[in-house]
Amino acid sequence: MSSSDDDQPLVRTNGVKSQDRITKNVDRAMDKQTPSNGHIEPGVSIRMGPVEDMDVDVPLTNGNVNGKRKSRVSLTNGKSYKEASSSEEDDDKPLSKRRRTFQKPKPSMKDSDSELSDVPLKTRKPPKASAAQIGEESDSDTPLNTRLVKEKQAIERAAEKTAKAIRNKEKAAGSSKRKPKAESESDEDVPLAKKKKQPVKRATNGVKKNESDSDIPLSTKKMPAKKPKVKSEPSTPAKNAKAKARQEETEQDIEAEEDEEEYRWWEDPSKGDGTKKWTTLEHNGVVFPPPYEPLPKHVKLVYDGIPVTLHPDAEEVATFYGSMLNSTHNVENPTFNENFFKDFTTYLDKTGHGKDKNGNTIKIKKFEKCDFKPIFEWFDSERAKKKALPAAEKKAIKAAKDEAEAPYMYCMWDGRKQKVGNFRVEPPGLFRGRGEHPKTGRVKKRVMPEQITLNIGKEAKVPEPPAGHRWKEIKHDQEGTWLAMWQENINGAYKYVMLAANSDIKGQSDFKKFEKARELKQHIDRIRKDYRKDLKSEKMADRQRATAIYLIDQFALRAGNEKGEDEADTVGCCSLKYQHVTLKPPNYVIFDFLGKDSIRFYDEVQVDSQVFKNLKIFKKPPKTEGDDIFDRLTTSALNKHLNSYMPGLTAKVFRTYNASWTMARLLKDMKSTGTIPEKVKDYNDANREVAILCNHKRTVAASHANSIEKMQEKINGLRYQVWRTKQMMLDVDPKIKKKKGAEYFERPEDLDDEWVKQHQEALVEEQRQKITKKFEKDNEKLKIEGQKQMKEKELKERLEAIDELAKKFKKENKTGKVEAEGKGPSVEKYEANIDKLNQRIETMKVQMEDKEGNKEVALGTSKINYIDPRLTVVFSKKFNVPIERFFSKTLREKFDWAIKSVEEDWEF
DNA sequence: CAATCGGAGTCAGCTGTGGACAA
DNA sequence: CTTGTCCACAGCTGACTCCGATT
Repeated sequence: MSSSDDDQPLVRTNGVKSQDRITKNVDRAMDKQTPSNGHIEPGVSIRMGPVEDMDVDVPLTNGNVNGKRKSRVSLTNGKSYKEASSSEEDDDKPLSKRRRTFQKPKPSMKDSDSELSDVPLKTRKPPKASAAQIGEESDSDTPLNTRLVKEKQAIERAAEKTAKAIRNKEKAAGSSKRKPKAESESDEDVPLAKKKKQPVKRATNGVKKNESDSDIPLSTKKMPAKKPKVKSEPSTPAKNAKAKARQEETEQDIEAEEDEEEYRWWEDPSKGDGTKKWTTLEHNGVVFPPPYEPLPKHVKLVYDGIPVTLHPDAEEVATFYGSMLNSTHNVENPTFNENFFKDFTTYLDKTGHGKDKNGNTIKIKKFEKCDFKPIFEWFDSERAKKKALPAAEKKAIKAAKDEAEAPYMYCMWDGRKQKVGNFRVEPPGLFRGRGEHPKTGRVKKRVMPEQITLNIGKEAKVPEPPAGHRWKEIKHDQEGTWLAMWQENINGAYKYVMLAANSDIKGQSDFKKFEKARELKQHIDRIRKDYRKDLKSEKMADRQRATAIYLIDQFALRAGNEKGEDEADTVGCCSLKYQHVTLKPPNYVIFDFLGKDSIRFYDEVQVDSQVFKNLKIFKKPPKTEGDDIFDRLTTSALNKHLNSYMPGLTAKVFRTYNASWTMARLLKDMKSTGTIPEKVKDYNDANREVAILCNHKRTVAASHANSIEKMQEKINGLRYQVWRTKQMMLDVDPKIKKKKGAEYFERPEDLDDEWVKQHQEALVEEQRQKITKKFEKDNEKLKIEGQKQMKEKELKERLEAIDELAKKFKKENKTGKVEAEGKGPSVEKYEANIDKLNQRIETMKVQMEDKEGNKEVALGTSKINYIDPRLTVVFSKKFNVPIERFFSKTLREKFDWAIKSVEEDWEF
C-alpha cells in the first residue's frame, strides 16, 4: 500500500480492559516474606509430602515421553492432594486435547491444492463441534453430572495409562538414549567425586571455607582467570558486610569484566553459529517460594455467616482468592470464580471441608456463600504493617533476602559470570489467564523439586535439593540455554529458568534477531514483487499465502498459529476468521479481532485492490462466521515458503524488520534541533509511530485526564506570568509599547478575566497554604526542641503578605496595569525573565504532548523488542543526547553490545 | 510524608523448530 | 521416498503489577 501509511485512521480503541487500576495490591502469597530469607535453603523442609509418596509414577515419566500426559502424573502435588489429582481432578484436560487430535482429522488441504482457481473451497468445517462433544465433557460438566464424568475420566485415564506404559516400553527398547528409570539417575549420574571437587577449588581461593556453599564456587571460579584486579571482589569475608557491599560488588564485577577482557562477543566470529551454547556451566539451582504460613486463628473464611476452620491446604487456596479481592478484574469474572471454586472444592473434599467453633463439620458448597473478606482484610493489614516498618528495618529485611538469594543470582557460563533471569520458582496461586481464557482462576500448584529438571555442566556440582527431596532429573544439555525447567499444572506449559537479558547469550540472540531483520532488507523487494504476482495466482493456496504475507508485511500482523479449545480465543494472520475482517468497497478493510493477550486489534485500512478482491473470495459462501479466512494456509507452510527466500526468514521477522525500518526511516530524515527534551520528544514520536504499527496498547491511566489538566493549568500560570512581566515592562518604560507593538502586550485570549480571577485566587490560596504549613512545621520543630511555640498572631502576621498580594491583584484587575516588581527593574531584566518563562512553557508543552500521545500507547515494548538498539545509539550520538535519556540502566546493560558497536554513520 | 512515576520483575501468550510418525 | 501433521520443547514477546526513588 503505497499511500496507506498516512491514512490509517487509527481508530484504535481499547476494547478489552476494565479500569480497575485500584493498584492496591495485597501481597501475594509469595511476597509474604517470612522472616526467613524467602527461599528455602537446602535443609529447610518445605511442606511437601515425603518423597516416596510423590512419585510412584516417576519411573514412567522418563524424559519426554509425552509431555501432556506426563504433566498429570508428575505434577501431582505432595501427598495431601495426591488422591485428589489422581482420582477426579481434571488435570487430565490434556486428555481431551489429545483426544481431539485423534478424533479431529484436520480437514486436510492436500487435496485442494491441486485444484485451484477461485472455486469456492470446500469450506472447512470447524472441527470444534465434534471436538467439543468428544473431549470436553470434562470441561463443560455441570455440577450435576460431575460424578458421571469423573467415572468416565477415570476409565479413560486407566486406558491412557496402559497405553502410555506400552509406549514407554517401546521407547525404552527402541531409542535407548533415555534411561529407563528416572529414579536412580539424578544421583547416580553425578559421581560423588565431582561433587567433592568444588571445595578444593574453594580452598585455592584462600577464603573462608564456609559450608553453606553459596556463591563461592561461582565467584571463585572466576578468580584464577583474572588475576590482578579481582582479588578484592568476591572475597568479602564477613557475611554482614557482604550484604551491604553487594551493590558495589556487582558493580565492580561488571566493571572488572569490562576493562579486563572487554569481551566483545559480537565481534567474535566463533559465536553464534553452532547449536552448542556452552561448554561449562555452573549454577546453584533455583529459589523456592516460602512455605505456606497458616492464617492466625482469628482470621477465617466465613461461610454462610459462620467462620470456619479449614485444613491448611484448603486454607492456602482460600488465601489465594482472598488476597486478591481487590483485583476486580479477576474476581468479577464468572469463569474465574467458577474455576476457582471447582478447584477449591476438590481441596475441600480432600481435607474434610471446614469446622465451626464447636468442631462441627461445615460443608462448603456454594461459592456465593463464601465470604473471603476477613482474609482479604488480614492481608491488607499485614501489608500496611509491613509498609509502616521503619526504613532501617525494611532495609535489613531486604538485605537478608538479597543475601539469601545471592548465590542464585549469577551463574558461571563458560567461565564467565552471568546474571540469571528468573531464578525464583513461580509461587502457587490462581492462574490469571487473560481475556476469556477458559482456565482462568484455576489453582496453580506449588512446584516441587521432584518436578524440576536442572541443566548444568557435567563437571559442575549439582546443587542440593531441599532436604528430603530430590530433583526430577539432571541434564547436561549443551544445546539448551536454560538452567532449570518444570512443567506447570494448568496448561502443561514448560517454564524455564534462563539468563537475564543482559547476559551474553541473550545479547547474542538479540543481536542475531536484528541482523536477520537487516538481512531481510536485501530480499524484501523480491519478496514483495513475488507476492504481488502471487496475489493473482491460480492456485488458491498460493493466493492465500501471498495475501497473508501482504497483510503481515503491511500491517505487522502476527503469524497466527492454530490454537486449541482450551486456550483463549485469539487470532493472528493465518487464523483470522470470517468475522474478523470486514470489507468496505472500494478497497477498505476493517480488521477487528482479539490478538495476543486478548488485546483488541482494530484498524481500518486501505489495501491493494487485488488484496481486496482476494479477501472477498476467501470470504465467499458457504464460508461464514467462525470459518478460517485462510483455510489453505498454515503458519508452517507460510514460514516454509518464506524460508526459501532467506534462511531463517519467518513471519515474525517482518515485525522486527518493519518496526526497525520504520524507526530508521523516521530518524534518518529527522533534523532534531533544540533542547534535549525536544530531541527526546522527537525520538519518542518516532518510537510511538512504531508502537502504533505494532499495536502496543495500554489502558489509559485513570489519573491521566487529571494530570493533563494540571499540566495545562501550570502552563497557563506561566503564560500569565509572562503577561504580567510584560506589563511591568510597560510600567518601567511606557515607550516600549510602540517599539514592540501593542500586540506583544496583549493578554492571551483564553486567559480571560474570569480565568485570571480564578487563577489569582488559586495563587493566593496556594501561598496561604504554604505559609500555614511552614508555620505549623516550624512550630512542630520548636516543640521538639523544647522551645515555646509561636502564637497564632505570628501566623497572622505572616499571612499579611498574602493579603497584600490579593490586594495587589485586585488593583491590577481594576487598573489593567501591573507595577514593576523586583529590585532594580529594567526592560532587559524583564526580557530575560520572559525568555526563561517561555523556555519553561515550551518544555512543559513538549512534555504534555508527549504524555498525551503516550496515554494509550506503550512505547516500552517496541523499544525493548523491535527497534534495533543501534538506531537509538546512532540518534543519541548524532544529536548529542545522552543515551541515558533513552535507555534505563537495565536497558543499557541489555543493549551494551549496541552501545559499543556503532558510530553515528551506522545504518539499519 | 503522600502521591506520582518510571523501572524492574512477573508470568501468561505466542512463534518457531526438529523429530517421530502417518499417509 | 516425499510430504504433511503432531508434539515436545525452547525461547521470545508483552501487559500488568509491584516497588522504590523522587518530589
